[in-house]
Amino acid sequence: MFQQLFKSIQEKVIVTHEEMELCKTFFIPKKLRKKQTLLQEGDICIYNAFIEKGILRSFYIDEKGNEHLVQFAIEGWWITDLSSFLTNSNSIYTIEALEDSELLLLTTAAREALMNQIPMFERYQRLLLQNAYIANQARINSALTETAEEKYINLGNAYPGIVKRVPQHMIASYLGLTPETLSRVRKQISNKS
Amino acid sequence: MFQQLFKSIQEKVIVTHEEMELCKTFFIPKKLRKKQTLLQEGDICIYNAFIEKGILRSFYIDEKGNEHLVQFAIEGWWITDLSSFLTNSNSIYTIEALEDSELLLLTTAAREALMNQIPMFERYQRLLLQNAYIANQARINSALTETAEEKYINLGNAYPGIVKRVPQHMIASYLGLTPETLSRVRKQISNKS
DNA sequence: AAATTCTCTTGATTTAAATCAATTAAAATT
DNA sequence: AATTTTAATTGATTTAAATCAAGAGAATTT
Repeated sequence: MFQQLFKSIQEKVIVTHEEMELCKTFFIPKKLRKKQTLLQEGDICIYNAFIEKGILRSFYIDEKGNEHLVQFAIEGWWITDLSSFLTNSNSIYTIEALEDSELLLLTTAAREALMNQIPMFERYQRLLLQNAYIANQARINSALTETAEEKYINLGNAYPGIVKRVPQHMIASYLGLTPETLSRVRKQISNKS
Repeated sequence: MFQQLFKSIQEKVIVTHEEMELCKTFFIPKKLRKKQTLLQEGDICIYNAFIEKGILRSFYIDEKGNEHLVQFAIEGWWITDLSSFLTNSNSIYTIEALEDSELLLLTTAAREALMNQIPMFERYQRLLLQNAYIANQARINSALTETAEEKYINLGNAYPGIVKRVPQHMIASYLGLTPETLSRVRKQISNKS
């Protein structure tokens, strides 16, 4: 159950065997079936979720009723609504499993306690955030400057696993494109080669 | 010289007077005149800069020669190329002062040492990153889903200080718009009221 | 103060992507 | 297996923003 999490931690910081065992006690294992949700829009996000197995997405519905895909997350990644989680505010996002998934959940309190008891866990969290920050910066640049075709090709290169695993209209939504546009972009690409 | 920095730290974590004094010794004060750069594209970003006074921007030039504004930063904010800073890679960004500015610089080594000697500084850094992550998430949503007019109005509401202080074509670049489009958007808004 | 450079505005035209609409294809449910 | 639902494709049309082009207004520099 904890393989992916331990791997993720050990890639970033050095922790003792005892710390790892202690660490386990803070997490709540949880299985989600496809289409089940971890967080409903309007609720307060009380969990930081690590994905041992499966794939999830977070999304929101705007005033006009359009759905916007905010994040995908697969094995070895974390997912939450950080804003809601940290400030106890009502989330505008829904977090949903796209396949049957196995999660390890960390409540706000458990996360705080873990960071206080194992300083290396705070470092681990900071390093994760640094990487997420860099990835988001790249996504901003992509969203502001690239054409539809460039966005799709670059996403495929950066995260081939996700593009293959997820319905096409969700990829379109993640890139800020309509499903029709993405369909045409894909056709154009395949005609070129 | 350290007023803004101390204010920023004390807003986020609790530190002793001694820790604050120790903290000072890790920073290198630096003044930049308008148009001078802290980082040149192609160089390795060796500083994490805190802004005591002034305003800076980071930007890059794409293959087609177009300039893209990545970030603004004013008093009380940090600026760096995190990717270059953390991985010692060559930066694609240039960081430049838009007004005469006063900075406090932290090298990679000084930052590591500071985090090891004052654990609350690591927490401070993590909290900064959390906020930056949330802000970037909002910027992604804006870039992917909002019209030019919405982008401009929302930026003005979120950061009135920046919109007033900076040339209009830089705001346009930050929002991923051409200067012509922003000019027309502003005209439309003023015609409405 | 004059000259130069930089910044913003306005108009005409083009273009990439969205929208609207219909059909086919695939997946899920009964 | 048949039916229903969901997803993807294709075509016609519209639209928001980009591009091209020129001129006006500010701000720096000499």
